Amino acid sequence: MVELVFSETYDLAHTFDCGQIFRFHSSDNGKTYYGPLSDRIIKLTQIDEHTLEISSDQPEGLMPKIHEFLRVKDDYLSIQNSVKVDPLMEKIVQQTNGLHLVKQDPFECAISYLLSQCSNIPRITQNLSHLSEMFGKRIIFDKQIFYLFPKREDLLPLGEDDFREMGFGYRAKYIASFIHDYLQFLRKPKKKGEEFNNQLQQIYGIGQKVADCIQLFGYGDLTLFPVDTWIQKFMIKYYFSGKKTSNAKIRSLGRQMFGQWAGYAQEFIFHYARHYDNI
DNA sequence: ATCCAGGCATGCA
DNA sequence: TGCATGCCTGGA
Repeated sequence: MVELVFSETYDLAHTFDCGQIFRFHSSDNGKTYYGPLSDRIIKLTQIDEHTLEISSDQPEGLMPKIHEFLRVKDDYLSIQNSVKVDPLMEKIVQQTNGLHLVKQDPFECAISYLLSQCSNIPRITQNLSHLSEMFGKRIIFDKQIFYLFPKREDLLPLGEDDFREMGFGYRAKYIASFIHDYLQFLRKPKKKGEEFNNQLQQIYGIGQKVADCIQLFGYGDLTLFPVDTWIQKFMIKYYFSGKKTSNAKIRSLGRQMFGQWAGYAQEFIFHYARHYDNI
């Protein structure tokens, strides 16, 4: 059991219910969250505005993983200040205060966002839980049953038909292909920036939006500004005078407006647009 | 009963 | 470069 104290506000519920990550759940209305972190289950409890209590079924070597996962080294207060580029963004930063990004596992993140297209959060969560329950390692923690996310090797024998039976729909072919090609993808020299983004988009089923999400949430490139329908509606309403605009132009403006912290800005806006703005 | 989701691939101008 | 269409499936 360890306490982690932040100088800024850390809001567990905002962070884990904002839709960036799908397999963390609260059983007590947002005070405590359980979920998988690579090889273990972690429990996060909100003690006060600045403090989390953290435990795990496997406490050895936990804190370095937690620091990376919760992005503790990000200077949250200056990020907030930096994305307050106008009165609207000031309001949004205030409304979403305490919402942090997390650094996800790339493999799980890629599968999550491949599944996300033309779907919704409950269904994506259901698909991922189903996959984990069938092929992930089972862990008992706090007298509850949890499942880690399956490793690539565990999923390798499966084909498109298996994933269709799990309810993945037309995304089944993307998942099957991704799992099969994953090693080859990783073997390529790791690139950065737009080059890496283009490399992600070479993968069957990954276009601009999903590539941006994987690069942002799975690889921690905070300069990305993924444009989904919520961001699209918001940006057109407030920054393009209501005029129909291509996602490429919206993405480009978002990255220009928010620079190295565009990923944070995107998540603040996404949360605000879904919960507070009538668009 | 249609209709459409937190897109993508494909085909076409 | 931009636009149209089909894709699985479950919930409104």
